[in-house]
Parts: sequence; structure tokens; C-alpha cells
Amino acid sequence: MAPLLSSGSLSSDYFDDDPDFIQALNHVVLPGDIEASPVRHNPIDEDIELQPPPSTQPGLKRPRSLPTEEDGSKFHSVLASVDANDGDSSYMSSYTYGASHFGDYGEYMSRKRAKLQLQNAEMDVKDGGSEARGRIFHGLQIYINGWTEPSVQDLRQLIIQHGGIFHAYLDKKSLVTHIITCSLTPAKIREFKHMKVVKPDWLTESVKAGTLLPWHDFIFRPGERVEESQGRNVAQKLLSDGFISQGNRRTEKKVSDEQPEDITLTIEHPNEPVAGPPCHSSSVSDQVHTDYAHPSIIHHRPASPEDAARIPDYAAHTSNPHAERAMADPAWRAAHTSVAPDFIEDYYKNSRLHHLSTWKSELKNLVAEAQERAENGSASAWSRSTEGTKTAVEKVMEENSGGAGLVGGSAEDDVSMRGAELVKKPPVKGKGKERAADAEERVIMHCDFDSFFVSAGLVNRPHLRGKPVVVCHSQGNTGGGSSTSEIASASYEARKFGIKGGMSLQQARKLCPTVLTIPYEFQRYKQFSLQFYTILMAHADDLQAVSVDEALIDVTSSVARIRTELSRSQEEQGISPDPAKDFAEAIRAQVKKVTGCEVSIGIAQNIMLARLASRRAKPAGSFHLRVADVPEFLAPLDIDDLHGFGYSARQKAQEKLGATSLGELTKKSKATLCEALGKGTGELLYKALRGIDDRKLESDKPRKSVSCDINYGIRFENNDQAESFIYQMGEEVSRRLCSIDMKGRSLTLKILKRDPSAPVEAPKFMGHGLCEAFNKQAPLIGPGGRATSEAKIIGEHAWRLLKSLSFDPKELRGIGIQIQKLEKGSGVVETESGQAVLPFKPVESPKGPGSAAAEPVNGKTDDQLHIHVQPPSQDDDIQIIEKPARGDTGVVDLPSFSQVDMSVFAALPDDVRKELETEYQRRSVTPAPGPNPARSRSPSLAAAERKGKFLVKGTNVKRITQQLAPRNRPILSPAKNRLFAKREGPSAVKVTDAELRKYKMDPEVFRMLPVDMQREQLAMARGPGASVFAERKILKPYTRRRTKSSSAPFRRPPAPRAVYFEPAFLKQQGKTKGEKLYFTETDDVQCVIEAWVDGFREHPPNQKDVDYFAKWLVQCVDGSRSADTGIEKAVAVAKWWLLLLRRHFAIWEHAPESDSDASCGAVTSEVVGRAWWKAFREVKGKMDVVARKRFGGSLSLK
DNA sequence: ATCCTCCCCTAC
DNA sequence: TAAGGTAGGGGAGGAT
Repeated sequence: MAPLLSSGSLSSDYFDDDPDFIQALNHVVLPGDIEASPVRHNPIDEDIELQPPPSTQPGLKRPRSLPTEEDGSKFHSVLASVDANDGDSSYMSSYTYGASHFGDYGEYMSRKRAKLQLQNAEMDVKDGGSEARGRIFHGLQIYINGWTEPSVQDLRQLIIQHGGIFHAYLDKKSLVTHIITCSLTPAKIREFKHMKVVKPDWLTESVKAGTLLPWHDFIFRPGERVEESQGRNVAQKLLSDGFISQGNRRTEKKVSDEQPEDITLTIEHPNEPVAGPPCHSSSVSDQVHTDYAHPSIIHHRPASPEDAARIPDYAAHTSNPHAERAMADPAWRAAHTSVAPDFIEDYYKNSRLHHLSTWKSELKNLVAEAQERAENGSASAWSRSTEGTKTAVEKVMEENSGGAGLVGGSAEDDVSMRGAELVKKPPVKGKGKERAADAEERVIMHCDFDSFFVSAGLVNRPHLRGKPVVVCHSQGNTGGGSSTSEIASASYEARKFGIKGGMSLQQARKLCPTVLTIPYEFQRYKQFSLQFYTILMAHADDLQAVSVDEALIDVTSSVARIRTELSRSQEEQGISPDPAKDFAEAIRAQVKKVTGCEVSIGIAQNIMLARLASRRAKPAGSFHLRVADVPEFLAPLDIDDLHGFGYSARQKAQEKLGATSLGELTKKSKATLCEALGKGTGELLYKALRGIDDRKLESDKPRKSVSCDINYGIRFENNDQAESFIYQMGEEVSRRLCSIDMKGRSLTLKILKRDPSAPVEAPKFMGHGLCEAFNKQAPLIGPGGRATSEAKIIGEHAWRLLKSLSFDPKELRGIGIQIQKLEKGSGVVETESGQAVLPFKPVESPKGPGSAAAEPVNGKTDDQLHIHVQPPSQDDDIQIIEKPARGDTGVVDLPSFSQVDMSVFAALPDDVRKELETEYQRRSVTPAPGPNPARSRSPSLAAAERKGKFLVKGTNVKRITQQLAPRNRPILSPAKNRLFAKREGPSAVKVTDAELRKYKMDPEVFRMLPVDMQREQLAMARGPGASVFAERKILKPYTRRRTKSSSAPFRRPPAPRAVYFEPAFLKQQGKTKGEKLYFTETDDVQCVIEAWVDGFREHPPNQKDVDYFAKWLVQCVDGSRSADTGIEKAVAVAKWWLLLLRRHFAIWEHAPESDSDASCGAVTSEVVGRAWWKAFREVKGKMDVVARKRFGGSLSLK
């Protein structure tokens, strides 16, 4: 029964690993089955590859028996079998990712338990028996959770010495009388809610006292946690990722996996009764149940490093000697670990999992595009498929095949599917939709390559066909004997030896010394995949991309058509008609012809059943699961045969429902299922058990997150390397965001850190090994508090989060950055500095900030930066010129964008916000200079605006604009606050069209501008000294100049370009050295501050500037020297400063002030950011002192 | 109730 | 040498 033993797993599950399933299939004889697939009774099939990493890899799906410490003989036999299989103690012999090896973990756990018990006994004996000490802990059964003081080892000794029982594992909760801990994660708190959780003192004090003290006096309370390893919000799940998912998933190894066997079809699995739910077939099964009775150990991470460490030596302790040797060479490290300059690119280029993910998303896009095209009726080329003329399918196929055609670039390198094009079959004419929805059943096909990578590789290696072949990185033939390279795909011949995806080459070689390896050929996979999809698209009403080698198609209408065309002739020939199967075979033939590879196709009325059917179809076949056969087909299957149900669901089913076979589970009520698995999952299962699956094919779902993870080869020696790497990852994430024109508002940093118990070098070469995992999420704050895709900002956020964890960089093993809360990028320009620019901002000078910032290095940055904020020798250096206030006209309009309270703005619903952005953009930016700008504007809209209101998708904009206006006027009389007044003065500036035209301004455009802009424009046009000029006083956070012009250091930010003239002049102040600076206007101050902050983006501010600035602000607040509007001005200016700082250094605003010297004096953006915020707080503090004196409260800038 | 956040789980 | 990525579903439990 080699098929049972060595059949590979499916690409999606390990379905074909399951003898039950195979047997079930073989016992179900379905109509129309026989002639279709000659190999029907040889269940060796399925493809394999694409095994996920262990961190997410479910364990062996079907523990049949679990040896336990109570069963001595079993224990030994298990040892023997393990040893037989894993002849040496090297890592791969017992530590593999493959599904077939999860069985090892069950044995491991058993061995561990047994070993610990032995140790307990030994300790007992060594110490002369517990009686000698008095058995004060007699009757206690104690579990120690997490890190403790004293150590777990010491406590264990204490317990044992005094007659207690120490439980290394919590899988027998009912036995454990007390839990000892010094800290609990929230999850543990919940888990232990009803248990006696006590501090270690209880034990030590009791021993001291010589008697058992009342445990109540030592109850552990979460608040008083002894250990606080991370920041308050650290979600530390402390998973030892690979370890937990493997080591804690104790599952039994199937005997059949132990060694290769010859193929026989008749042998039944020793532990596998042919029929009946396996888990109830023996006491062994019950033992399994018992042993798995407490999911906590499986589903909850250890609560501390020691908790994981406590689970002692295992394969994971074995350091990889090759890695150690390599790592000892600095040059090698520099070239091959995460510190290598092009590590990320190089890594991704070779990562199969990365390619899988990328391809999937690209395929989804291609499908969505094709469908959109089809719906738009642009599928005209389709119908003309006359002879001699290539059909659209053929053409696209050619284009998609290989380096030629649409896919440009060097064929060898281009692994991306971008640029390819799929052509959708035209929509079914007439009542297609109706029919599908109606009585007629859907026909869904699940199409899946057999052993995709290997099959593709064998296409041009015909001489290797029929041989055991695997795809992996290692060149294999030489050093393969000790290679930890993972096998991505194995040929059926290789599977006969027990070789499976996810296994190391080393392990495979043990199973089959002659196994042949072939390299990855990503470009080819891409090509085949596109051809595959092209064919499917040609036949499908609808298509859902599942993977590079797998797709779901709805072929209802095609099958209906074939049925009418063929059924009669087939009936005449005495063939039972199955148009669906015929169609599937036709598709298979076409794919075979084009790619040379076999695909298998499962046919059923819904997605779930089609997936099951395709398992039955493999290899190289098709299988139609008919409605009438569904119950019989499903009954013998196991819950984890269902797509979406894996190890965890199976455990829950076993524990809470006592059954995992579908037949058994079908007897359970829906409520029961929901209780065990959760509401959604329970209902899904309930329906699945009855062959019902309402899910539609999904072909156009919007992206919800973008991420970038690297958990391989991460080896740093210092923080600088880690920081640099984080920023590089930020760039990668940014690239990905930009490539789909998205921005995000939330960032999650995912860290893997070496578990203290793990060797420095993981068993797997350059792998992450046993790790603790940490996630930290934070809002991603772009300029103005908005969503962003900027690499630098992402990098800063990520780095800040990582720093906050205070990990030793040497211990890092994995890093991930995930961006969520995505929004459409909406065309925001990115400057080369990475700084986002709001749409209405004038186009940036091509000169990046680097060039400006490169100039000043130390010391005299003032002059070099042309920021000349002179320290005042006298107070009267500062002169404030008040402007008369204006009356309120009551006109409602959008506030100038710069006036917008960004926190309100950011909080608006997306659509409204976007609408407003668009509006601001429209007002501020017009197309390139030309005779008639803004021609496209709707007159009615313009009119509405002139009236001061308009609607955004039915939203009352007036109300919103009121909210948008800054909210913090109330400090002083709101009426007097000119800085943030919504609109003061006339609704329009008095000026004739003639004059406007004289300035080359379009009167129509001019009139549409907000009044303040009108004034500004007019002022600029009229020139300096013009009366309107000085009236503008607007904070303009987003229309700023980025690059300093060396000749015009105080260049006013270019005006919004609603009119077409170059600013005739530039207001310049204080640029001459020694010239006194007069702050005649708030906006002058604002200009200065902006230039100041801008010029020092890369440097901390000079203290004297800070002092001077503080002095000026304090003076304003004080009011003794200026009118009470001084405070408004001060607030406005401070607020402006705040906005600027947030724009540049948002993420450091609330950064803890402490560990800033971590960078050893290097001027990093962090140092700069922190310095600026420190200055800000300092100044604000000074203002508040005065404000308190005068008003009895501090100033609010919010 | 209903949302949101923090995960885990699953798939390829 | 080897390249253990990534996105989405959903549950638990807290905030609102």
C-alpha cells in the first residue's frame, strides 16, 4: 500500500496523506467514475509542494495513537521507532517541517514526559527520598508557569523534595492543584481564572516554615507582576513559533511514514481501521483524547522564555555546525546574512513562498482586470475564432508564454506576472445569471496542477521522468547529505519513498539516497501558470485565483451548453453522459498540450465539494462528485479534510465533540458545533457536513493589508544593522504599497527573537529556529496625520517599535512589517525624499532635502542654512505689529486647508475626507499654465461655492467645515482670534477684472478662490507694499517649500497656483546678517519657524534659537508687552510649530525621553526628532508658566 | 449589540 | 550552504 504510505499530500492539504480518506475514496464507487480515470484505484497522486513554514504548519492531521508516559512499553517502542527513523541526532533527523514529521513531536513529548518523570524520581532518590524532608507538599500537584524567581528548576526540586508532584505540562489541568507563577499574560490570566495561582513564595516560605502555609496568603495577582519584560502594550505571545507549532503539537507518527515501503495496495494501515471513526476505535484513541484534552498548551504560548525553555532539549537545541562555521567568518556574515547590502532583494528572488504570495496576488489582479474588461464589453476579439486566425486565447497565451510578448525584460529574470493579460470569456448571453442562480446547480471545478514545480521541471528533462525527483535549492548531488534545504515539491516516484514537501533534503536522502534534485525555475512556473489561467479564463463564467497552480472556476453555462450538444450522441452510444467531466477532461487536455503538465480537476456543485473532488481526481484525472453521492462521500472523511479546517479545528472537535470524522460530526447539532468551534466556523461546518457551501467565487476583493516579512537569515551584530535593515524593509513595504497605489494608517511590527533555550545557530541553516514572537501595532502617521506609503515614515515607525522592545539585536531572528487600514493613494505625489506632498502643493523642486541638509554639518549651521534667528540683545528687538480685526461676514466656506484641524480632518469618514481633499486640491492646483485654466469646472459647482456651501455626497459640508476649523479657540475670546477665524472680511476682495487680467489672472478662477487666497494672490501681483499683502495670515502647513534656495533663503512658500504668474517678488526678511528681525506678521513668524524647522530637519535645533523663540512666545503670552491678541498669536505660532514637528517627526512626539543616547551620538532622524520635541516641550513649558500666571491654566494647542 | 484590536489559524 | 512569505477569515474579549 505504498500509495498510502508514500502518497504525497495535496497542494492544499495533506489530504492524500490520509489513509482514511484514500480508503474512503476507494470505497466510494461513483457513477461515471470508471472509465474516466484508470488510476482511480491508485491513490498515489496529489501534488505536494508549497509547504508552509512550521510556524503555520499544522501538525499531522490524524493522530491515531499517542504514546504516553503511562504506557511504558509504548514509550519504548516509540523510542525505537524514532531512532530507527532518525538514525542520527542531527537536526533534520528529528526537526523537520514536513507534515510527515509532526508525528515526531508527539513522540518527543512522550519521551519528554517520561524523561521528566524519571528525573523527578531520580531527584527524589538522590535526595534520600522526600520523607526525609517531611512531605509538606504531599498531595500537591504543581505546575509552574513562565519565568519565576527562584527558577523553575529550583522550584521543581523543592516541590519534589517535599513530596509534591511537579507537572512540567499543563495538559492535565484537572490534576494540577496549584499553579506557580510570577507573571501572567492576559491569555493566561483568563486561562487560569478558575485555578489556584500562587506566587513562588508560597513554596519557599512553606519550606522555611517547615509546614504548608495557606496558599491564599500567596495568591498571585496580575497587578503585582514580578516580571515586566516589555512595554505596557506589548502583545507578547512568546511563541516559540516553529517549536510550538511542532513541538507542542503532539501527534503521532504514522507507522507508514517511518520508512519507505514497497507499493502494495492491499495493506491496511495497522492503526487504521478501514471503516468507522478512527478516534473511537480503540483505547489508544481515547488516550489521544486524554492527552490532548487541554488545548491551552497547544493554543497558548508559553508565558515566558523559561516556559518555553522548560520544554527542554529537543532537536531545536542542536546548533547547525555548518552555520556556526560560516558565521564565524565575518566576511561570510557580511555577504550572506541580513546585513548584506542586497539581502532583501536576493532573498526574495529565491523564496518560493514569497513567489507564491506574489503570484497569487498578481493573478487575482489579472483576473479582476480581465473580468472588468469583459464586463465592459471589450471582448470583441473573442468571437472570431475562425480557422487560420488565432483566437484571443491563443494570442494571449503566446504573449504570456515566456519572455516574449507582453512580458518584457529578460526572460530569465522576470518572474512577475505584471504586464500579462488574461482574456475573459464573454459573459453568457441571455439568462445566464438567472440560470446560475436558479434551479440549475452550479458547476464548480477545482483545477490543480499535479506536483507543479516538479512537473514543470520535468517538461524539459524527460530523462528524469519516472524517477524520484524533488525541487529544492540545494544543488544536492554533493553536499545533499547534510543539506537543510527544504523540498518544495516531490515527484510521485519520490513520494513512494516517503519524501514529501517541507522535508529537508537531508531527510529525503535518508529515505531515498538516489533522489534527484532539480532547481527552482520560477520563470517557468509563472509562464505555465499564465497559460493555465488563460485556458481557464477561456472556459469559465467566473474564476477565483487560488494559487499559481490552482484555481476555481464556475463553468455552469459551458457545461449546460455541452450537455445539450452532446448528451444525445453519448446516450446513443450507451455512455452515461457527464458533460461536466467531459469538459474537465477537455480542459485537462488543453493544459497538458500547452504546458506539458498534468492538472487534475474536481467537479462539484460548490467550492468545498469541488476541492474534495479534486483530491479524488489526482493524479492526472478528473472526478465529478455528484449531489446524490455527497453524503456517502463525506461521511468517512475527517474534519481537517475540509478546506479551512486544520489541526486546530480538529483538536477542538476531538476535545469538545469527541469526534473528528464527518460522519460523526453530522450527528451533532449546529449549536454544539458552534460551541466547540465558534459561531461562524460552527455554522460553516454544519453546512459543509451536509454538502452545502454557499460561498461564491471571489475574484475582486480589495486588498486589506500589505506586509513584508523576513524570518530567514536574520543575524545582526548591533543596533545599527538592525535599524538599517528595518529601514530597508520599510522601503520594501513602501514599494509594495506604491505599486498598488495604496497608503496605510496602521503598522504592525512582527518580531521573532531567539528563544533563550534555542541555540544561537538554529538547526536549520540560517533559519530562525525556536523563537519567541512579538507583535506591536501602532498608528502609522503620515504627514498631517494622514495615511502614508512613505518608506522613511514606515521605517521610522517600525524602528521605533522595535527599539521600544529593547531587544538585543543579536537575538533577532525575524522581522515583519505589516501595513493595515489601507486607503487609495489618490495620486499624491511622492517627492524623492519620500515625503508625501498633498495634491495641491506646488510641484517640488527636484532638489531633495539631502542636498540642502548636507551643507550644514556642525556649528554654524545658522548662517549656512540662512536661518538667521538672532538672539535678541534687547527685548525690543521684537516688535509686534498688530493688525486691526475685521468684522465677521458670516460667510461660510471651507477653511483654508492650512487652517484645518488635522485631527478632525483625519477622523472624517473616508469618502467625505477624500471629497474635501479633492476640493482643496481643485482650489489650489490647476493644470499647467495655459490660456484657460480650470475650464473644466462646473459652473454650478462654482456658483454653489461662491454661495459658500456645497454638498459632498449628501453630506453637509458646512457642518464639517466648521468641525474642521481648529477647535481650540476658547483660550481667549474667540471673536478676536484672527488667526483661525473662519473667514473674516469681505467674501471677495475688491478688484476689477481688468486689474486681474493685467496680472494675467483669470478673473473667474480668482473669484472662486477663498478670500484669503484672493488676497494673497492679489498682494503678490501688486507687489510689496501693497495694502492687501500684509493681510494674509494663514498657517500653511502643507504648502511649504522643501528645498531651500540658496539665493532666497526666506522665500515665501509659493502661492497656490490658481493663477498663472510667477510670484513677482519674494518677501525677504532677516536674511542679511545682523539685520534685525521684525515679526510684523504672524505669518512672518510662521515663515521663519518653517524655515527653521525645515532647515534643521536633519539636525537638532540650536539651543539659542530655541531660547530666543521661547522668549518671544513667552512675551506674547505674557501680554505685558503686547495686546491680549498676543496670546492668540503665540498659540497660533506654537501650534504651527507643533504641526511642523508632527509633519517631520510625528513618531517621536510621544517617544519616551529616556534612551536617546542609544545611537552613540550619531545624528539619526530619531535623535533629531527627539531633540525637536524636547525643544518644543521646553518652550511650551515656558509658555505655560506664564499662561498659568496670567490665566490660571496652561495653553491648549489642540 | 457592535465595533475594534490582537492575535491564531489556514492556505498555497 | 539557503532563501521558514503573506493575505485573509475569524474568535476572544475589551471598548463603546
